[in-house]
Amino acid sequence: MTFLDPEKQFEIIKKGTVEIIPEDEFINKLRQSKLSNNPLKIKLGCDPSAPDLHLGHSVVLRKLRDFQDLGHSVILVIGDFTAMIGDPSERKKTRPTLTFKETRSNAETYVHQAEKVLDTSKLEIRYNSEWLGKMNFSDVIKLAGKYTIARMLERDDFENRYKAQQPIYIHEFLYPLAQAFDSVALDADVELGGTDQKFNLLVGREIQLAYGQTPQVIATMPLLEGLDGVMKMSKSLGNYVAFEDTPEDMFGKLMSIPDSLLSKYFRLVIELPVAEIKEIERVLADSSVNPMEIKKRLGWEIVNSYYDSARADEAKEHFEKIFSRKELPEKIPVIKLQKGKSILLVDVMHKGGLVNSKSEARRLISQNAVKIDNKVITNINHEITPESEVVMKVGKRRFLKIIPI
RNA sequence: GGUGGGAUACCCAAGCGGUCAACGGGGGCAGACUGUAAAUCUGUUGGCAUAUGCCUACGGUGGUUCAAGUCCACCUCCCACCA
Repeated sequence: MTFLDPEKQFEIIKKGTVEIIPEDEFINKLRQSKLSNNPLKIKLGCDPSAPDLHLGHSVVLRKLRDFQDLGHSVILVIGDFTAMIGDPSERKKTRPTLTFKETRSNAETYVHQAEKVLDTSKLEIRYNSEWLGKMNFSDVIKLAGKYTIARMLERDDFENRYKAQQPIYIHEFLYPLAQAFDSVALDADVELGGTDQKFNLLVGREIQLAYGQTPQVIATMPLLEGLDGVMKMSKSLGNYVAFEDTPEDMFGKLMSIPDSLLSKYFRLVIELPVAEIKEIERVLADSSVNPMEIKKRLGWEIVNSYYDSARADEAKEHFEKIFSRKELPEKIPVIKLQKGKSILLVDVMHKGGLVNSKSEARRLISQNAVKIDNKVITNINHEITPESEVVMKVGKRRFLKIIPI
């Protein structure tokens, strides 16, 4: 493998990052790597408890892909050890601790999904139980002796929780140290993460130094706001676009992002030449152009990159059909009812899975949200007598086809 | 270890014995307007429903009372200050 000029590599990596700390050390590492013809070890930690990857993850994964394309070794560290302990920070949700088996299968799912962005043939996967699981208590004490409480409390999460009078458990202080120790175990040259990881990544530097290693360089990527446009994209907030979403969902979800986020999405989640992004931003600034067209372009590009152009075309067509022309989708869930037998509408909605309770169904009816064959139903005691196929629509995107049998 | 404060629906939060399925805000959902954008306005946000009706819910368990989120006891957990 011959490496590109260090300066060229630096430029490629730097693009899209928020920070590279410290930049001069990074250039030095790149130079040495080229001189000795040894790839750098690039580390990314990931949590095996939530294997549903989404566009938020893709920002960091894409950067990892850049490293791969430049010939460096990318190591994915699956945090199976920490996951087995179970993060108590959201104890209300009684997060179940994962078994060994679960962490492996979650990791597989993770890698399988990451394949859409990374070159998995060149990916090294390590589990941190491999080294963390072997540490004994004196090893842990030694590790804990390398960092102070005051520095730990500098971390935003902790500071906020402390101020908000939320509990912080001692072992949560050990989390950053455990992650830092991963870097020691791997002798990582670079660690990547979102900006929310900055603290942890920096701890890695100090701990490596304390264990006699050359500190890693850290690179942080911007956090991608979710569909609501404000909060970070995350599974728990439900504002995400998953790699595994159907093309239709992907497209639809992307159409619902606020305009203000368009430019960021173009920059972070698809690979377009800089010039093209600039052009898009110029058009966006022009108030005479409807941003919807640009948003459709975004949706198309993303579906194209996770599926293919045919699926992207279909997704776009699907969207225009249902929401622009307000037609019916091709695939509608079906409920079969006995022909000629009357049944309360609320019962049908409930049985058909459109609502969680009949009360919710009544609420929706009284809010004019329910249509049968495009006619609004206003009576909560409305009865249906199935004679021929009809289509029920609840709100904008819930459909149910009633078939008499 | 001591003293004091606290635990309420998805989140924050009011509640001071009956009028509490619980004020208000956020979020969600729906309607109007739209570009399934944003902003705005309106409604709604425990379940069952032939019901001025019943059931479930205010950290847990008991108790006082005709009546308890509200009072008492004990328990569990959290926070602050002092050690």
